Amino acid sequence: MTTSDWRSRKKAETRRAIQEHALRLFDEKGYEATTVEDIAAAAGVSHMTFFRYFPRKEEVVEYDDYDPMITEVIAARPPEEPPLEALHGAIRSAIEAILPIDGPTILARTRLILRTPALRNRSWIAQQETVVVFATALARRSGAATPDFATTVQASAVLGVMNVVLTTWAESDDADLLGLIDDAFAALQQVSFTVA
Amino acid sequence: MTTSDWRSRKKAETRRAIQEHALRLFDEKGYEATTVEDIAAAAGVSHMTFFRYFPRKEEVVEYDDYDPMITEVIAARPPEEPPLEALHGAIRSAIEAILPIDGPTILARTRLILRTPALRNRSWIAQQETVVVFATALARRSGAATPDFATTVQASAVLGVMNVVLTTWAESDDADLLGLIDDAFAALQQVSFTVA
Amino acid sequence: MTTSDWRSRKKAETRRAIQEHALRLFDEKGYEATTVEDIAAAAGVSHMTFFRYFPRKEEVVEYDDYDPMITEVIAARPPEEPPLEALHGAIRSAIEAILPIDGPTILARTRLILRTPALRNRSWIAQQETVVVFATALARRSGAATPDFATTVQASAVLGVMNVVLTTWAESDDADLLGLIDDAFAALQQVSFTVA
Amino acid sequence: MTTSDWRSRKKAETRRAIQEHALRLFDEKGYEATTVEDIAAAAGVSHMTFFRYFPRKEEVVEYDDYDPMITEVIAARPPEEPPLEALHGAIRSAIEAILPIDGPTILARTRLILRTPALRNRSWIAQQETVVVFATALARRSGAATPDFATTVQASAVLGVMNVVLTTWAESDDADLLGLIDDAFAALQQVSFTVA
DNA sequence: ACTAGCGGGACCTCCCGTTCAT
DNA sequence: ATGAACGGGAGGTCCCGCTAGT
Repeated sequence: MTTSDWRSRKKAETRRAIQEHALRLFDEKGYEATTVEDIAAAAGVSHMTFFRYFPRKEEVVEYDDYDPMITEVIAARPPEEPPLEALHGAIRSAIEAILPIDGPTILARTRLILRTPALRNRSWIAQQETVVVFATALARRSGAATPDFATTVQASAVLGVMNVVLTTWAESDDADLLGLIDDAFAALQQVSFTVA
Repeated sequence: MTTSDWRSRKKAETRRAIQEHALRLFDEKGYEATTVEDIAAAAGVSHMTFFRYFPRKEEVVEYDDYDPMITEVIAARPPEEPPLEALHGAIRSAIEAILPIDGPTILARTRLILRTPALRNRSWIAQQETVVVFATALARRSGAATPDFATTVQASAVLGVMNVVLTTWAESDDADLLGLIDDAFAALQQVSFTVA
Repeated sequence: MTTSDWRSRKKAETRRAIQEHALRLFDEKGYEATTVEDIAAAAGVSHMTFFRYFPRKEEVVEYDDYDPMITEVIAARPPEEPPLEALHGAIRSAIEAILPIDGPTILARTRLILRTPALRNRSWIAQQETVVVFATALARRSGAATPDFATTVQASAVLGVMNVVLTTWAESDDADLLGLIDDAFAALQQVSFTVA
Repeated sequence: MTTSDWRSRKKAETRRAIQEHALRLFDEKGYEATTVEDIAAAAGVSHMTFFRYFPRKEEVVEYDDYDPMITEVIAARPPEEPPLEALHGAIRSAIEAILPIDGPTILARTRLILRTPALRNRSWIAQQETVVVFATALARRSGAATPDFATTVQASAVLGVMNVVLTTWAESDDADLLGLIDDAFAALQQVSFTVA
């Protein structure tokens, strides 16, 4: 039991160390100019260990472990809430919880992704995976095991919204992320009514 | 002048030949498994020539530029329509116009892109560009020169929706694209109200 | 003693489990595409344990040792038979005895070996060893303790013949192995006379 | 025309240089202990060039270009000769022609292969290819386009014989290769008659 | 303008061994 | 005795650019 704990803590630390050094180096020298060997050396491990944790170089940027949390938070929303409100609320609480700790990291990462063509690829994939996560969580809330077309459409729309939110946030110097989220969801709500 | 003509015709042909062989090979063996050398050999040129026409391997997969057309169609929607309806209508008409001619090509290409990680990169870029196009068109409709945050959010949400539509269409065997579009926009409209 | 028994039974089981999973995976994905890690995982052990049982990856593919039996059968042939006839008869009886029981296994394994470059290595070694076995048996039949050059040449030629026989058999769908053997030995006999 | 000549001569030289350095290094430090990088450096090329010429490290040992020659020599044998005699004569002339020039290289190579497990693998493959070459040449001699079962059997038997010849030659200090060939073919001829 | 050949340098994988903990 | 994590180090492949020839 303690073994497990100890081991997984150690692993999480190694993973984190690699990721941190990677992001720092990417920031300093650029993504393409930073080799896996550089990162491994900086993190004090071998390239083998790097690839054990991140099978492809790009994954070191993309990786986070927010999915289970967000799933939980969405599932916890009252079932009578309409999907938009549920997702809004869930994203809001999740970000609120994450921001104080991981805020700078996320900001740096978002900027890096926006700056680096090779990473936007994976970003898209990650986004598609998040669509599934969101849609599944929504489906669960209403008792279904797997998401249907409508649910997936809604989840994808919200991800589209969040895209703009994060991009805007990353490109500005001191925007208020929570405020942007609220504004964005308001804009989405208005899409069927007022003339933009 | 005639020389010039002859030259540029020759060039266009080479370009086309390379591109055709490339797409065929991507389709047969997958994008990553197809080397630049393979393509060049198939097209009967050296890899150098390949690079002359397409500076990077990814660029051989081109994305048809329907943007100007879409812009026009969006701008042509009656100004009192809410944005969602305008985009829905515009996309609908555009697709209706394109489908009979380019349908199979688009289907094939969409499938290839979905299957091929490396291509989704550019797809993402294209998508971000399309967000700007949509947002700008929406802004114009209401007299603004450049899109604001809310407009961009809405455009991005709609692109998210279209993502799901195209994916579903490409993955199914004989789905009705226009029907999917209508369903998807209906689902988006419902996002603020009903429980999924 | 009982402890010892239990231990060795356990060990034999582990060994068997590793070997079975290895062969299954080789068959499914090919030898090179199957990593030691894959096999170990499938057998529910670590790769360390794998290496404890099979010091090198190749050794997991074992070649059943029919050698003593063949030796006996060759020795049992009447001494006045010329070598070719003796080997033919011996191989024939041996195969006849083995086929009903091990036939499918041998067929599967032969196909695997033919399909799998890395395995042909050991196949070759086995073959060289079999040459020695054949040659020694032939030598014994004529009273010599060790084979001479001529005997070795003859044994090797016969093995070359058997190579083609097994290959042809493994590549066909329902060839008659005994018939192929007879045909092959007939062809060898004709080599000095008729024009192919 | 001269271009072609010049280029292919250059290529042949590079290939030869790589192969020579490889064999020398293998001899000095052993096959496994010699890296591709070592060889490339010794030959004054990059590892890329090495792999362009020899897709796998092992192939640098195996490669020779005797096949076309041997094909020709076999085809040139009088058609009324029985296959064994034809192959015997052809191999004899071929070796006679090659020996004074490439003798030491072949000897070194054969010894290396016998000494090095990883190489015996490829050797088997090469042998199977040579079987096809021999069989095809035999078939041509009698007017057939592709070899049949009997022809293949005969070719494979002869290769089995040559195996023993080369092994014996390589393991002895000063054996007479041509004499061994004659003895071996005599032994093969006797296989159906006398008691070994 | 086009080609053949070659190289730099990175990515990623694998084998097999080691170390430390159980 | 067994397992998890890690590393050394090589193999093999690719992209893309450069040079020298035609």
